[in-house]
Amino acid sequence: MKVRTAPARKRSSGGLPKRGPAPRDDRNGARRGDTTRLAILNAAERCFGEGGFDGVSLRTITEVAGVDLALANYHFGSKDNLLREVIARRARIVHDERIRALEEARRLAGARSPSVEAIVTAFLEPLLRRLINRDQGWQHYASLVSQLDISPKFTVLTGDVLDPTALHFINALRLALPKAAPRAIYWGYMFLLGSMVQVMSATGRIERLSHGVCESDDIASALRELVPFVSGGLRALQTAPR
Amino acid sequence: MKVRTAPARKRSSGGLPKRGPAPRDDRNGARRGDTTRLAILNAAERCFGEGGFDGVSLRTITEVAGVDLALANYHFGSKDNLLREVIARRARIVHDERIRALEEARRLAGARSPSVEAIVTAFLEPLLRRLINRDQGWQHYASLVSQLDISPKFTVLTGDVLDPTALHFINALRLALPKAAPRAIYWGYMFLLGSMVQVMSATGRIERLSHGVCESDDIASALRELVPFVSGGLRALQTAPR
DNA sequence: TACGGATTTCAACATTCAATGAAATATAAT
DNA sequence: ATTATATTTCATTGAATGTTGAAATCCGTA
Repeated sequence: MKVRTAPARKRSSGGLPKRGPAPRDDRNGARRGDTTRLAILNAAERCFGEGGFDGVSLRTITEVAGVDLALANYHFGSKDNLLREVIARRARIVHDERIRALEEARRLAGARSPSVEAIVTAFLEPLLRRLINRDQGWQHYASLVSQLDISPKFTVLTGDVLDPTALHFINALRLALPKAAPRAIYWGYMFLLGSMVQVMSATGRIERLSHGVCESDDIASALRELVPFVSGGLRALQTAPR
Repeated sequence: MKVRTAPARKRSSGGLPKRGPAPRDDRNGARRGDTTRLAILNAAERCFGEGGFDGVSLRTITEVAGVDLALANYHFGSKDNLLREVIARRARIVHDERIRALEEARRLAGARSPSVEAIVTAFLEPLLRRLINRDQGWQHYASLVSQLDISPKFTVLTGDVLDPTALHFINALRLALPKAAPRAIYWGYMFLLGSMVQVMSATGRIERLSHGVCESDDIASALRELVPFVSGGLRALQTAPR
């Protein structure tokens, strides 16, 4: 009589015998539990984005997803891992598209360096375009990433996601701003990140401040201000500090 | 025989009969529980700053403070209220000092408007100066405020704290940048906030990105880049968008 | 149709959580 | 010293947390 408890799942590495779906061999075969997986992923994205990682329980998430509580651990192993997969799903897409946009900007610029505006736009557009289109999944993702980006606890996680992209754009900015010190470029990139995060984490504060002149979810309008702001700010770094 | 359970504490408003220290009538009389209160306040500040509000329990906080668990609720009523008091304690100081710095900038400028740099500096310095001095309490406070600023859950709380200050500086910026549209000013202020938050939430990412060229806790260096960046960005808003 | 693995369900586990009640102690005023 | 109040301690509440067995169900395949 077999024990039947551990279907030989091989987790990411060093796997202790745990349960969970078998590893995915071919990349297009849809499986039975995939709709469940997706439902949990989407619910987690929404809940994490609204309440933060620690502010939301797996019970709430699976309830929103309309599935049994135990399925979260079956499909994702742990709450931490669920967060990782929520992030990874969209981070890949943004990263690829940013790199492609940067290459396209380089192509258009020919032999010279792309303008600061072009570089900044290549960085901002891939994500913000989704928010302009009011894609709810992306909105929750943006809110979540913003929160993780600020929390010291999650530096490792967000670093793995954001840092590879960062280096490409920092190099591009270095070429576009030859007179700026390296230190200035690094901090400038952080400021770019911070300004973007402020746009993405639609907390509704700007409505109160502006008495309705601006709206948190009018990302298109925000982007029209954000690109010149960041570009002008980066250019100012060339001359200002001794 | 009296019941002795409710020492007639009047809570902030509509008070149900709860326990807790009596209201403070005169403003200089130190009381017995004040050292406990302070210990909890400081421990909460540190823990919230490192782990986030939902990521830290009252147990951890009181343990760090070296006091009994029940004292947290005795002195602060609830975890939410503890957070509010942690914020309020330092927020008042920063607000007052920012307003004073702005008035000083106005005085120095005479009849004309202060420069954008002066306004931005008046906003940034009061808080960042404490971080430059490596004041640990302020460091934790800054990290905490940064996280709350991004979380949709805490918009009301951070709004009450930050918005009054904001309006003063938005008005000042409007005068300093007469050609900028109001919409641009409001967004510009948000970008200023975002860039500052990125400096305050020392997640250590910039070390990794720059391979040690920049350091998260070298706030003085960051400030030297931040002021020209934000000022240049704000100025760019005057001309750029149609 | 029967087998076997993948998925789902159900019921718990052991902790941990914020909050409170009531008794004990400390402190100041009388 | 006595009384009243402020503070601290201790024990416990009921609910919520992430995680895990073990059985039940589903479904493609032999």
